[in-house]
Amino acid sequence: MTAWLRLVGVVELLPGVLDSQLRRDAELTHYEYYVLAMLSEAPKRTLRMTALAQRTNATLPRLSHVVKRLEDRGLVERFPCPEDARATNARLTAAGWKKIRATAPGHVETVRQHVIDALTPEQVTQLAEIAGAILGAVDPDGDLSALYRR
Amino acid sequence: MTAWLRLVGVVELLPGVLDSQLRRDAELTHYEYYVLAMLSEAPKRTLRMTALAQRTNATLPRLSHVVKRLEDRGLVERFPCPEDARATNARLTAAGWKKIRATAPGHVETVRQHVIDALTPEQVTQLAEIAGAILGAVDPDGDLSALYRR
DNA sequence: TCCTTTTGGTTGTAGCTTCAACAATCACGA
DNA sequence: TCGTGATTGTTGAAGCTACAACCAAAAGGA
Repeated sequence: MTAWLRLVGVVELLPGVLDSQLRRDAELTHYEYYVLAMLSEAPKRTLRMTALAQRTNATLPRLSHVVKRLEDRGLVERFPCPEDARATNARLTAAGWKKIRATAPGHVETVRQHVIDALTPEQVTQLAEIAGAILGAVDPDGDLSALYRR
Repeated sequence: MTAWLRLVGVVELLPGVLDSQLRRDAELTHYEYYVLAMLSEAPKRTLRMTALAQRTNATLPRLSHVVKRLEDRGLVERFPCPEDARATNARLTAAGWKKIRATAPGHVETVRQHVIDALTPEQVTQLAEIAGAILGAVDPDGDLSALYRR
């Protein structure tokens, strides 16, 4: 019971803390940051929308709206996938790359401050196991199928 | 890094899972359920808005809107606090009590299924410690002061 | 007493997410 | 070849949250 109530607290509070820092320092929400970060680590800084949605744990409609806004801001660009005419690729622009490079240090520091440094090294290891187990129960196939299983 | 990415995954995915089940079975969001649950455990099933906001890890504007909607649905009622004319009390109605009683078993089952049963007893204990430590770093005074410290 | 600050709460608006509906392409079998 | 169903992605509307502005009452000081 204690564990559950505290986990709920973390789930409610953490997004707000992350969003605040990023909005203040970079005009980004945490999810937008996450999208840019995943793109920046992908080959050619390009990913198909579906793949990007999976890696960011989001639904496709959500991602579609977010990418459109990022595109309007010049941080990302979209173009049709050559192999599959249905698919769309999202690619980080030079401005987007600059943005994530400039933003990452401050964000990492925030995460360290509010999460990692609050835990012992053993607890960090335990957290990885625990969060992994919960993810396995919430999203067994790792493809967000859980979101559509209502 | 692994721990952090997985925690982010949980934070993104868990709310959706909880909301889905509650919306499907009870026409409630998880936060609305939480408000009803906290009231149901309070003396006289009554709490001042500020206290209720703290216990549900929410800002006052958010709570105010939610309580208004719950009041429109007849699950909660508001009345001015006798001791402090500024304050408002929120009280669970009979219908609200019925609602939470009817909804709790299914919700608990969902939580068990997606979280508790996915972990070993030791991990549940570890989770309580870890989540407690993160909460301490995110909201040191336990009064949501962090939310306003931007 | 009077004025200022703090606390408690509400409201309106903007912005993001969810949901349902839709369009287009691909895959597969008759 | 044709049609059916499954993928891929976008869009518009509805709903919830965050933020800022606001009001009223209490607290504290001069």
